[in-house]
Amino acid sequence: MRASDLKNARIVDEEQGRGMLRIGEVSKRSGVGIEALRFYEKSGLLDKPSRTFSGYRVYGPEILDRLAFIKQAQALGFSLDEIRRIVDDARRGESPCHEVREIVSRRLEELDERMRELRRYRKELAETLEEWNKVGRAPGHICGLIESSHVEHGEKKKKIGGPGTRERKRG
Amino acid sequence: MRASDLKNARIVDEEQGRGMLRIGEVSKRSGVGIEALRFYEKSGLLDKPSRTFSGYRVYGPEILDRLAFIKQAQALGFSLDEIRRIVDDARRGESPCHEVREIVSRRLEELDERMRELRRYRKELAETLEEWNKVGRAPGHICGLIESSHVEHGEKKKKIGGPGTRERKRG
DNA sequence: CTTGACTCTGTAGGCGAGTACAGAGTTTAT
DNA sequence: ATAAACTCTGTACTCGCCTACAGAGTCAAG
Repeated sequence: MRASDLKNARIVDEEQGRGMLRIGEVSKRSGVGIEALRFYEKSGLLDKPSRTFSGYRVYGPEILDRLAFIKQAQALGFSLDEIRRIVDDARRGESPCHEVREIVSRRLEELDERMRELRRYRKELAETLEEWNKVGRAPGHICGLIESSHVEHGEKKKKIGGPGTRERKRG
Repeated sequence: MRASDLKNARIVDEEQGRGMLRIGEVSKRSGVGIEALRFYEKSGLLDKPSRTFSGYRVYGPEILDRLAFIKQAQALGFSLDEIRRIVDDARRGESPCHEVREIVSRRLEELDERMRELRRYRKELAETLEEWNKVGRAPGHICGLIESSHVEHGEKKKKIGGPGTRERKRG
């Protein structure tokens, strides 16, 4: 983007004015990568910021609150898509909390199911390991340890989000 | 692949002989999709099967055991890559159980950590929801429900596999 | 002989949440 | 004046585990 291309964008060039930040600074202060910031903007999670005459993004300090909100919601297990819906509601003046409540209660149920699964799984794994320690090696032709386990396979499982499900490089 | 291309592949055409199966039949009996079977083969998880003169894959009945093994291992939380390493060991005549044991104990530790996280998370989520039910709506400018939560954000988290982490279409 | 079911190869797509360039223009410091 | 650091756009790539498709060849039944 060149200065001459800017026709309808709100143009601001008062970086020195009232705590206006460029993208690198926002990234440093928020801990969200530059590319991620642009990605968030593209996916409608962040408002389009104003620009300098030369096309650089310029953010007001409130962006940091918004990003903190996003990270908080992520930490609570919301997907970016869900967060976008919430933010959209808020932009339209509707309280998003109805939506939030639904998502949260749904996630609670999923979470309980997931934890039940994990407990079963952990038990199975530990028992199998212990059994194998006692018996020596079981007579299976690849690995008795696995072959003798009784975990059911072949069920349809649902993916359930939550903290720790994602991998984050920055933070 | 055409019949004329077959030079070094073991060629067998006795489908009627001793329970030889073509890929569709294997898929039906094992519950593993055809495309997945070819994918497994390409990634070295399955031996290259013999072929008919016209190039069709022909499997012996032991493929079903192998696939059951793979599904079992998946259900125990092993990645295809880990399973491949195990199967490779077995092919080289080494007992893979050492490797398996290592993977399993590592996964147990990860699992415990993951469950601790989930418990914290669940507690936080439930408390936040309940609090919000009592208070009505908190005075946050997007959603007090999220803003008032105390889940820490911005930590690096590790992805930990396990049953339910994957999504499977066929069973 | 033709229809339909099956199989082959190779390539592309899809999820989620970004990351990593390339190639150009801009700002800041020396 | 020039180099370093920053930013822009757009596109492609990552990871794991497949799924989908195109276009061609094969096989069994009617």
